[in-house]
Amino acid sequence: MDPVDHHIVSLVQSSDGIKRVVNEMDFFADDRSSKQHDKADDDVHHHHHVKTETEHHGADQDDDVNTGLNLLTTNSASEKSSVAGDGITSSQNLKEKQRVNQLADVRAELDRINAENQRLKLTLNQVNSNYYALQMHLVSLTQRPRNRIAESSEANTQMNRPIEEKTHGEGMAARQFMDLVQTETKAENDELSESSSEDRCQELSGSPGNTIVESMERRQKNNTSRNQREDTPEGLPHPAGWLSNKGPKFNNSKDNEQTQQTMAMIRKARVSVRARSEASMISDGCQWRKYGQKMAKGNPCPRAYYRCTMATGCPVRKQVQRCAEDRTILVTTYEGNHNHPLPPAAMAMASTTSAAASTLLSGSMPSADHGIMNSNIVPKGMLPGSPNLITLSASAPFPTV
DNA sequence: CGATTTTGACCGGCGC
DNA sequence: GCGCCGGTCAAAATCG
Ligand SMILES: [Zn+2]
Repeated sequence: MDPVDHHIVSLVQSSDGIKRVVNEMDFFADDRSSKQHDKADDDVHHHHHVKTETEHHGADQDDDVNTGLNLLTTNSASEKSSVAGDGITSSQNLKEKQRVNQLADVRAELDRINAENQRLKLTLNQVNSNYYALQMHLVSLTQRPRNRIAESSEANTQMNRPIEEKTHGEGMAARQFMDLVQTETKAENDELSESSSEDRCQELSGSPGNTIVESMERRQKNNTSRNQREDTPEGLPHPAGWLSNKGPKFNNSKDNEQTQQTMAMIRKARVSVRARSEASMISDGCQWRKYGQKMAKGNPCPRAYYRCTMATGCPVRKQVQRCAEDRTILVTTYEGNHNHPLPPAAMAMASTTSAAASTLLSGSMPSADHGIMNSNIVPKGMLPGSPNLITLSASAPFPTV
C-alpha cells in the first residue's frame, strides 16, 4: 500500500531529472537582480506587472497596504509643516528625512516581499505541474509491467481483466491521446457531456476493445476567468508538502505562463472514465458518499453525484451515469484532486486520471521529457471486479492552448 | 448509533 | 424577471 506512494515521493525528491527541471525554471531572474538593488521603483514596476497576473486577492491587499502607507506620509508631512512654524527647521527636516527614508525602506521591503511571495507562488505552480507530469510518468511506468504480467498470466478470469488489444496499442494510445485531444478540442463540441452521449456511445461501441481517448471540453464563460481564481485550492494534495524544503530558482518565463495555465487546468480538470460494467458503480479504491441524483434530460438514466469521504474536506467529486442506450457502459466523471494520500489501488486510477488530464490539457509538459511520456497512459489493471476500462477523457473549462 | 442513501428543496447561471 | 437546468444541500429514511 504505502510503498507505492512512498515510491513516488522519493522518486520525486531524489530524481536528478526533476532537480534539473526545477533549476531550469527561473523566471524571475530579472526580479532578483533588481531586488538586490532594493530600488523601490523597480520593485514597484515589477509589482505592478505581477499584479495583473496575480489573483484578485493579492492585488487588493497590495492596494490596501499602499494606501495605508500613503496616509502615514501625509500625516507626517502635515505634522512637519505645523511644527516647522516654531523655528527649529533643520533638525525637524532631518528627522523627517529619516522618517521618509525609513518609510521608503519599509515600503521597498514590503514590495520585495510581495515579489518574493509571487515568485514562490509561481514556483509552487511549476512544481505542482511537474509533480503531476512526473506522477503520470510514474504511473505509466508502474502500470506497464503490471499489464505485461497480467497478459502473460492469462489465468485471471475476472480479476484485473486486462484490456485485450493492448499489445500494439501502447505507443498508439498516447499518440491517439494527443491527436484526439487536438482535433476534438479544436472542433467545437459544445456540450458533449449530455447531448452527445449517444454519439460517444456509438463511437465507443464502434471500436469495442480499443482504447479511445476523448477530450471533452466544456467552455465556461470567457478565457479571462483563468488567470485569477486562485482561491485556496483545497484540492492540492501532498505536493505542497515536499515542496517546502527547497527553494529552487526558476527560469524560462515562457514556461511560466504555460505552467500557470496548466495548473489552472489541473485544478479544474475533469476526467471521465467510461467503463463497461453491470455494477452500478465501479470500485476505484476511494470511499464515496452519494449526495445527489438527477435525471439527465436527454436520457432516462439518472446521474448520481458522489463525493469523496476518505478525508474530511476532500473536494473530489464524481458523477456516475449510464449511457443512454447501451446500459452496459458506465461513465464516471472525476473532478478535482484528492486532499489526502490515496490507497495504491486508487492511485493507479486517480493519479492516472489527474496526471493524464494535466498532460492532455497542457498539450505538452513544460520542460519535461516528452519522449518518456509516450508510454501507455490508460490504466489497465484495476481493482478486482472492475470492468474493462474503455475510455478516458479530460475536459478543460476553456479552450486549451 | 454513526454512516450512508434517498429525495425533494434550493440555488446560481444562462437564455429568453 | 422568469423558467429551465445542472448541481448541491439537508432532512428523513435506511443500513450495518
Ligand atoms: Zn479524496
